[in-house]
Amino acid sequence: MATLKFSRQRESIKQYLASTKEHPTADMVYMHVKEDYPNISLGTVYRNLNLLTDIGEALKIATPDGADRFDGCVKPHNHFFCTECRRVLDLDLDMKEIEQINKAAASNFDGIIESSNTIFYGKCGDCIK
Amino acid sequence: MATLKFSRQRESIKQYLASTKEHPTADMVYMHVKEDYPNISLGTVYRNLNLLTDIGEALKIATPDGADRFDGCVKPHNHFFCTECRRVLDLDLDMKEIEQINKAAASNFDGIIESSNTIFYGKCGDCIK
DNA sequence: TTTATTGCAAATGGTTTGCATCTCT
DNA sequence: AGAGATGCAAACCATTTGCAATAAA
Repeated sequence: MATLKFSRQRESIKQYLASTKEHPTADMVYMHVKEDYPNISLGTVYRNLNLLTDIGEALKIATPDGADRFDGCVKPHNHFFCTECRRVLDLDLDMKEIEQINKAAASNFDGIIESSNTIFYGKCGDCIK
Repeated sequence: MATLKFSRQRESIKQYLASTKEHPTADMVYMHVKEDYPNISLGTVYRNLNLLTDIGEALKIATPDGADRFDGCVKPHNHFFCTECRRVLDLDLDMKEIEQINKAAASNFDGIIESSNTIFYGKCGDCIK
């Protein structure tokens, strides 16, 4: 199997993901990394985002808006999607709360809910007015 | 504004959505309705699914698989996505449990979580082996 | 030198849209 | 007749992929 080789582009992508909490789309990552590597292509960004996701160094988040969002923080946590401003926000709960939620959700359900990655929907503080 | 007008195709789509619990994709709806209306087009299916979603007679569910899933059951409930078999399942909780989950999720979060539509991830009973 | 990674462009898959025609009301 | 709905095809957008060139080991 592929032995990972260093790449400046991938490094830049990782660094950007680690520096932001805005859960950017692949295109946003592309735009940003382009500032340092003007020749980088969207394909490379996608390839690296998928690679990072596969090896567990990034999270891919599906939203109703079509474009996936990426998260460089892989510590277990859940997400919130604001149906008004379309932002993805982190829900910062401790493991006890996460487990409590999962237990309640799985009552009379035959299956295993992952420790995190749950996506809640609603309106964020900024959008409630 | 548009005054809704009857259409056999839309009726057939609604009926199919009401009859299934498998959260079909637009294409699956298309294939099915095609049996009764061989001339129906994918565009018409999409237009109607979006219309039904807009007027609150159907639910659109985003998944990591790209294609959206649709649900004819609009009573408040949450969903579960099996990361192995890729199915969307219903989580049948009563309002008390749903509210309890939302309350726990919203602790130290500034915003309002919708009563339902939360998507959990994990492995379903069939896939745990 | 070997193999992973890149840039580019073409291809894919899901969904939307313009338009002429048809169908409800 | 008038407004909405349809079928078809073209357009769109996000993402993937093939390939020759490049860079890391």
